[in-house]
Amino acid sequence: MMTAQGLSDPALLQTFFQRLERRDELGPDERRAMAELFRHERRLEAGAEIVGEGERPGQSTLLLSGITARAKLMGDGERQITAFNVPGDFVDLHSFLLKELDHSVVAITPIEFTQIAHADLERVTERFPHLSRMLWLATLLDSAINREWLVGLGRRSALARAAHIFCEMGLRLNAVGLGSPDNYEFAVTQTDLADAMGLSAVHVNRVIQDLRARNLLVWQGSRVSLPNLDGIRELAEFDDRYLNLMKERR
Amino acid sequence: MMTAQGLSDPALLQTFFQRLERRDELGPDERRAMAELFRHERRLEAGAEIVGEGERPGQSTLLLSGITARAKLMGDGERQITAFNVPGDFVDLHSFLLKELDHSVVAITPIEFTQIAHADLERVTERFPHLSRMLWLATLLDSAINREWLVGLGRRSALARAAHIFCEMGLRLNAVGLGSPDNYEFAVTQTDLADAMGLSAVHVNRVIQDLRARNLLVWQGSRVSLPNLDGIRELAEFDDRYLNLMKERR
DNA sequence: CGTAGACTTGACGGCACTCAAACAAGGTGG
DNA sequence: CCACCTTGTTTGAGTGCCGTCAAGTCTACG
Repeated sequence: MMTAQGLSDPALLQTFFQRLERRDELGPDERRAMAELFRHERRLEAGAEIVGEGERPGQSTLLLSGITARAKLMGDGERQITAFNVPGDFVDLHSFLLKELDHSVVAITPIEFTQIAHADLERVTERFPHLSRMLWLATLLDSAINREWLVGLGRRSALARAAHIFCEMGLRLNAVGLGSPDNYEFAVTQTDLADAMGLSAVHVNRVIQDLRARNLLVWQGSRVSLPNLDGIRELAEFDDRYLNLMKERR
Repeated sequence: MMTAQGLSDPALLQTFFQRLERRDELGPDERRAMAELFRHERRLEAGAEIVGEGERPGQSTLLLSGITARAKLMGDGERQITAFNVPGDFVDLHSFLLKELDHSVVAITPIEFTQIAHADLERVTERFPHLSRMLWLATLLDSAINREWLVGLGRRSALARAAHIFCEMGLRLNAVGLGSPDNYEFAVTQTDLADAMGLSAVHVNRVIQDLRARNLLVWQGSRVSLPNLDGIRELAEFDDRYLNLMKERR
């Protein structure tokens, strides 16, 4: 009986299952097998490091609430964020097979998370081939986003790049039942955004103001809203197909 | 008996198995199961498109020789290359679970390749959990490289970015038995490189000349050699850990 | 020998950077 | 309850990396 070690409330996994089932149905046995393996939820304040670069975690971390980021540090102290994670995302599922993490994962906001041992994940892959493919899929969804960010960094102007991120986060949060595509919680600082967009904080600030002036963005406190969704998507050349929001047999 | 449909020579899969076994041992049964499923090899000339954006391929393509690239096109015709593939790489293994491709794959040089049906891959994942994890791993290796490119585009100067790519390709080719880290075949044009690095072709040319002037790069015809490997690595802040070249139990 | 594609060079312009300072807001302690 | 500090945002001035445009050169190949 896992009452003491497991999650206090299975409903905490809702975003996780929603993320997967948005792409393909899970069987009740698959859901149960997964749910049993998660440990008790834990919390961390904003700025805390969940896993450090070079570590070899023995478990993977599922984000339950808040926002985290994958970050790499340069020699001169500059930082590049390679991904934002939202609730329902595994922040380091790849460490299950990669073993050593090549980047750190930090809490951008206060977060809640739960973990699952790699040994347990291995057992899942031995017994549940379809569930195993769905976990694989979860990492593939991440890399599709990575590719899109690469395009943004390589070929989009700062303005379009910013617009693109706001479009993306709306859809990703909405896909796990948090907010709507044009209105959502996003408690990151402009400095965090700068590290994600490969820009200076100063320039991000100017770009944000430009988006505001064009009536494409309202962003006060931690609430983002996009008053003209078509407009901002056009500016960003945003095409949501890379997010793979269709249900398919996988 | 698969003689007619299968590969003419199993030795063609050497780079593929070498890529995987560099990271973990495969069993003879796993090797055999995989090898049987590949179709007869085919060729394509430089510039040809292997899979197009938006397609839903029913098979995945394994590169046997040559170089390919994953490319996304922007509205104005600009191109961003998000990855180079070398022999032994699956160029679109992710389409097995993602179903629809969000980018195209093009031959940069003349290539040979072979394919495996998604239905066969699914059977592999049902019967061979460890092999299945190794295929998953193959896609994770790709995304680790993606993350490193993101860092390059976001935070590295054009010079360091170029240096980094030359370091990376040497190690990747060497890892599948082609060339050495400081001397290898790399038949891409400066325009291709520009699309990969998010720069203009003109500026790439200037950066290449800069590397030459510093005695860090010799690149004539299709042969790259790096006369001062330590020097170019230092300039690039190159750390090979992201390539996951260690053998581990996975 | 002519042509196409790749590479190279120069002039000029702009997007985004750095440096520096001011402003806003929330939290803390005296 | 207010002074003070910290963190985040905003603004301005000056700079530089890299882009564009436009030629010109080199090489492979038919």
